[in-house]
Amino acid sequence: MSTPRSRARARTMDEIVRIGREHLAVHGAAALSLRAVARDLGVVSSAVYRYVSSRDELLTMLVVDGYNELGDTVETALAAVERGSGWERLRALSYAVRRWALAEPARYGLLFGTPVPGYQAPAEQTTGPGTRVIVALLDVIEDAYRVGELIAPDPLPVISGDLHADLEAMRAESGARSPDWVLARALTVWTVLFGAVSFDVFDMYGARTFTDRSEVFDVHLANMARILGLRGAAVS
Amino acid sequence: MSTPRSRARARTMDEIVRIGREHLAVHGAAALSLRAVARDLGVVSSAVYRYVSSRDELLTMLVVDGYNELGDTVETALAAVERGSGWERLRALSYAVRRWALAEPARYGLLFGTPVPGYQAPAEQTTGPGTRVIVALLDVIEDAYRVGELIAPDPLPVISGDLHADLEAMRAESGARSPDWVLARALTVWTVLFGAVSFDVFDMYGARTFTDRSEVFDVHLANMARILGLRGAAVS
DNA sequence: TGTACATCAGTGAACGCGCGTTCACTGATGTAC
DNA sequence: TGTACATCAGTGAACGCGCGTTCACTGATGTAC
Repeated sequence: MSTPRSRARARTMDEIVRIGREHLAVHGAAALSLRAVARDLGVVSSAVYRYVSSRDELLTMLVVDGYNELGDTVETALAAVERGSGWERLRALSYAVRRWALAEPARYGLLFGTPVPGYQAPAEQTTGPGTRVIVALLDVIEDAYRVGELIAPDPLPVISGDLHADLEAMRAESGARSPDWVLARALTVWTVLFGAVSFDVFDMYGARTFTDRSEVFDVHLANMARILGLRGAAVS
Repeated sequence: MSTPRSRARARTMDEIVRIGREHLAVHGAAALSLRAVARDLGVVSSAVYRYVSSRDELLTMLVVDGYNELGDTVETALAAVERGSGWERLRALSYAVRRWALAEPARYGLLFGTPVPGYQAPAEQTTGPGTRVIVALLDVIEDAYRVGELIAPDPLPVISGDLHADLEAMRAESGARSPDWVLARALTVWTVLFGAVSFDVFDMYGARTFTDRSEVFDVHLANMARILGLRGAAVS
């Protein structure tokens, strides 16, 4: 039931997350402080404890918030190329991740950078939202495999014991159906995607090595397609 | 000239770096504090200022120290397979990076993770040591190209304006000689290497998704070879 | 519809903590004559 | 070789800062009869 009080509470909750996001963006995750959030909220520091039970809980909220925003962004981008080729969908997904990360470097860092010292994200709350991108990526790759866009290696590589079992478990959990060689390639594509975005966001190329970093990203994209053996992609 | 005093000074300097390394490993870069280092050194906090002019200077020393240790590790590993094939050398280099990173996760994070808030590494001191790994990697790939181990794409991909100029500049600085398509592939290989290591060190696969992560790394390695078009590598 | 009580948001003071950095100082080590 | 002075390592107190969290409280809002 919605009373004025409960509506005010919901609004304040949102405010806290919004302010938290801003502080993250400006000062980084390690410097996120409840006192600073309280200041910006225009309230005494202890009042925040009516809404959030500790600094770690706020961090968790921000982690979930970040994963979900990234997940939404990626899913929206994919919806816009729903009937596109595997290459087009891979491209749309990858650029969506990159765009979000460059627009929100600190939040990207919270999700995919060095762990925040002394903070461990609680798996129950973050696992779901945290896997949305990889689930979407797997989906794109599986579809490409299903419609015959992936050129199989000859001979088929043998994936041995432990890893084979792990991939089997992944299939059981995610509903994936493609053979080991496809999933193995997907693993590396996933790594290239987040590796490339991290290089860009964390400025790991020297500051002035590349004039136009989206050209570099295009190179990575073309190479992702080569890893997959994806037909109809740019040459590289 | 070496007096007892100057020798004591050098020893204390080393101690400070050693203690700094330890604190980095245990508490992370953001939590590195001169007071804590002083405590472990068995000295009052202000005394550290005889050796180090600020917290940032200590961070810089640790960054340089880290790059150099990683560089040494990689070069030693490469020296052991000096006459090996491109594949063997790529493998040796990659595993050397991974081994060091897993043994020194916090130092790896300092070098390749989220930037430390409020700290900017001074380019003059860190650029040299910071490029040793990529220089070594380029060296391996260039040699492979030179001896004909790389299968060229057909048709050769066109690398346009800005990026072509950037690669030209890279060649001028590093003495590299291979064509654009080789350097473009090297870029992605570099990304896979550090992406894969970061995934592993920062625990970005779910905690229990993979039983044996070195098998996952082998998959990435095989795919690096596929990106390069490297003959004589494992199939993937 | 009005009253009595319960719930809850926000206050303000306090706790104990650790941090970076400065400063005037003591006493030991090094150097020039 | 011995003395006088300069250099330097380390001390201890202090500065001002921000942090997370607790607690007893006031006063407004919500609810049950």
